[in-house]
Amino acid sequence: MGALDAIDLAIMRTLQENGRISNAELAERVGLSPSACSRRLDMLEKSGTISGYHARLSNKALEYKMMVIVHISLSGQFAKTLTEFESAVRLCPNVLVCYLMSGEYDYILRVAAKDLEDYERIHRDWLSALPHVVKINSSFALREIIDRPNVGL
Amino acid sequence: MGALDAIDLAIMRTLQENGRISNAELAERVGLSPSACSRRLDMLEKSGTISGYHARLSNKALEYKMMVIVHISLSGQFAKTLTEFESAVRLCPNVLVCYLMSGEYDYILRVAAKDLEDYERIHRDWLSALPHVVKINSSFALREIIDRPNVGL
DNA sequence: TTCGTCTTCGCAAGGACATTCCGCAGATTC
DNA sequence: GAATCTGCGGAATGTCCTTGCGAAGACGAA
Repeated sequence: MGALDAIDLAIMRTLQENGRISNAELAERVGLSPSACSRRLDMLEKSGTISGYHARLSNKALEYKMMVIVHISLSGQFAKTLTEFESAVRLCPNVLVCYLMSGEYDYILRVAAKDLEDYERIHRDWLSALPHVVKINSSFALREIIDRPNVGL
Repeated sequence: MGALDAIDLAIMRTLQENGRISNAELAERVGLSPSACSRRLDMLEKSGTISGYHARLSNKALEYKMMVIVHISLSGQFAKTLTEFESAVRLCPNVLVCYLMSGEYDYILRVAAKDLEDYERIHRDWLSALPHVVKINSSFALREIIDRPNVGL
């Protein structure tokens, strides 16, 4: 797989910002003919450098107005404990992000809820039911300052 | 703005998974003629229900392998203090997410870095330079379990 | 019921677009 | 210098997107 040159990066940057423009417009923006642009895009997709395209839905429109950051501690760091916890957390549709962390807590989660009542349900039915959990700490987001899908190139 | 019916949700779900399929294929998947589908999609975009489309770039290809969760405390919660901090943090391209939080810390950030050296640079040049900060706590993600853009519909 | 209105559908047309083939030009190798 | 390789632009063809138009169903008022 060849290295990415400046035009490849321009294509990636453009599609990261506006993932549904036509190939013709993309070609014009990066200074290439449509045919050449189409070939490069095809290469970027097939090589996995661009792994997909996703519509960003307004959480407001979906009525997910509440974002909760959840810190979780487990009863141990054994491989089996971690695996069982991770398999369970993957099933909860409201968990947008989950990372195994260094530091005070074992996992950090980002959970979307419609309102406080909805979060109470998620906490009761999903989070409390996760295996090996010994401590759950929920912090509520008061305001969103930034929410980017990728690093600004 | 009218309510979203089942077909609107199907359009949103489909484009969330595959944001660059043609309108013709989208129409077929949701069981509509291309023209009707195009009109509905236009409405969803103009109303802000679909707020954009983004290519998902392989972090491996971009070499952003490190994800850091940063907790930040400010010297006060005055409106001016918050505004100045937020204006500054918006300028840092490595900050993917920033929320004003309830609880122990004032802000929580998700920062992408290429490696530890890169994070050291970000910490020195950006995070430490943010105004009114009195405490920065960095936690490193050891492994990504979940990273969804939206709630699973 | 019957009429008018509103919404949203499908169909058709023409203009734009995506993709593929082909030839060319510059770089690299032998 | 010839062969090879790579990546470009132009042309062609089949497909797609968009807009205008008429029709069908839902709904309320006379």
